[in-house]
Amino acid sequence: MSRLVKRNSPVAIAANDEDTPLYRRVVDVIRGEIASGHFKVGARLPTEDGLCQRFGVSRHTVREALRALRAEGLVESRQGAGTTVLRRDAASLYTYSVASIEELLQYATRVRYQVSRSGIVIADDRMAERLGCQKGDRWLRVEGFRYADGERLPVCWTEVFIRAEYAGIGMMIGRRTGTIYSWIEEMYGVRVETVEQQIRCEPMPAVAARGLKAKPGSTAVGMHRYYRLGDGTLIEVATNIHAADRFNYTVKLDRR
Amino acid sequence: MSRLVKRNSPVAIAANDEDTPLYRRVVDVIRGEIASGHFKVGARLPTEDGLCQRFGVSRHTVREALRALRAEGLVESRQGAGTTVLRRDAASLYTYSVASIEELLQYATRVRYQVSRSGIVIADDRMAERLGCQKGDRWLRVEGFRYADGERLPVCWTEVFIRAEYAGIGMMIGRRTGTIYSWIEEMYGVRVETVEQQIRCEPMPAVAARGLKAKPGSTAVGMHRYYRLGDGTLIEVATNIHAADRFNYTVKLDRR
DNA sequence: TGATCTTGGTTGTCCGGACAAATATTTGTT
DNA sequence: AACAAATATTTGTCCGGACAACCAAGATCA
Repeated sequence: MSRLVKRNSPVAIAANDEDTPLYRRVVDVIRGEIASGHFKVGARLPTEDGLCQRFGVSRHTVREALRALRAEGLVESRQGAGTTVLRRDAASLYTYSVASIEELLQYATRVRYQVSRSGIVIADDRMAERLGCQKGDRWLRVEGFRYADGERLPVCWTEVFIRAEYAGIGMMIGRRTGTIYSWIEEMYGVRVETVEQQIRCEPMPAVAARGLKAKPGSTAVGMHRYYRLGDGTLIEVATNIHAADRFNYTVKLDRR
Repeated sequence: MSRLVKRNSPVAIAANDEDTPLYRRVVDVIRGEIASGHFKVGARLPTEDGLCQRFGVSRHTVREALRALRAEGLVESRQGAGTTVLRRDAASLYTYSVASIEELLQYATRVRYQVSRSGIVIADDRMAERLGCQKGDRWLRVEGFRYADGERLPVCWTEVFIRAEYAGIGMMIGRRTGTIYSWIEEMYGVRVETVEQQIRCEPMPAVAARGLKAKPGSTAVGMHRYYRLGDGTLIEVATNIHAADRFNYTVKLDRR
């Protein structure tokens, strides 16, 4: 039996035991076949039982593999109906995805913030206008790049302003994963009530251009977020500048 | 034996069979105990074996529950070392919500759609790949520009594909206000279950460039939306191309 | 004391099986 | 041909067991 199974498999699983777990290898094979077009977008994957026979593994292993593929947003399973291919390529780490909690968490945990400069600044006219604050207000300014796990190029250049009252979280940046505003909430016992997010195109700033390997002044994508407390006071403003060719923002909406 | 187990459990699992799966109920109990401070942040959760005995379930069920808690970012497991509590509640991380789909997808109510071309097309290879459908499937394709109220320049160039079964709404486009997907829902009695939206940069297509007063091939912003029914079938794909210098996407998130 | 080794405990991987729940398909009926 | 019922298919849940990989802490040795 096992002989037949091996023979039928279009792509046999690497028998030479690497250290990678079985289900991982199954993931890699299926992912490759989706990418190559062997399993087309919209088409149905073989059933779990079919995959078991093909790879000669237990159903648990196949399900573990499918779970991983689902978490990547590549496929979707529905009880009774099977598993269908959603995308051809996994969203790379350059994509900012809100498609699912898992993907969002993946982004939040696998992206690191590397600070290149930080310090207290005092708002001048231009900045007061931009942040909607009084001239003379003091803010902690943190500048740096965000790096995805294995990637060579940074995901984006980042400039964050944090109202000086909450500057105590400054030392956490770059050392912990997670979001800045949640640290502020934790440390100071406040609650961010609204977040406003803007996405628009703007010229690539010189400071960002070097690291992002982009031409200064070329069109870049800016993502701006404004964090406010319940009384409307702005406590954090974050600006992310992305290289235009590596920007991808995905939102998936489930109506229920 | 089972009697002892039940007795030892600080919070017994609801025996009155709800429809919720076992592992879900385990998740709810543990999440509640983390939130209440019974398991403090930084402390170690009981071992999987311990949880098995306490809840009287198999290790598989416990692991499924822990996996869910990990996905929520509440706990973290390390092989050989156990599971520790990371946060007191995940609420602070991800529970921001948009007011409505309309806002998230930025449907402006006062925007006029001026159709410049429309007709049934048959999917070739490239299109089947893009829409994730069978080669030969028939779609209604509508192309045109969107104009804001009094503005001279169009907001964006738009290309919409609608599965031919629902092409009956074709004549409404440009004549009525509202959204295409809601017309389909109304007219055919179906329900759009998921909407996926992608924003990325791409070269300005020649057809769009003229009307948008932009250079062909210059970087433009593409907004792609995929509308799916509950069973996963794609029924509408909309592409909006914006001139980079006039694009602005704003979302306001409120905490519930 | 300090470093290495051993040992026990804990999570990760993998197998087998069984039934439930949801969906798809076929069959039967009108 | 159209609708309803029965059947088959497929994923979800849950159980049992076994071993591997990893970690922490105690034991041993220099």
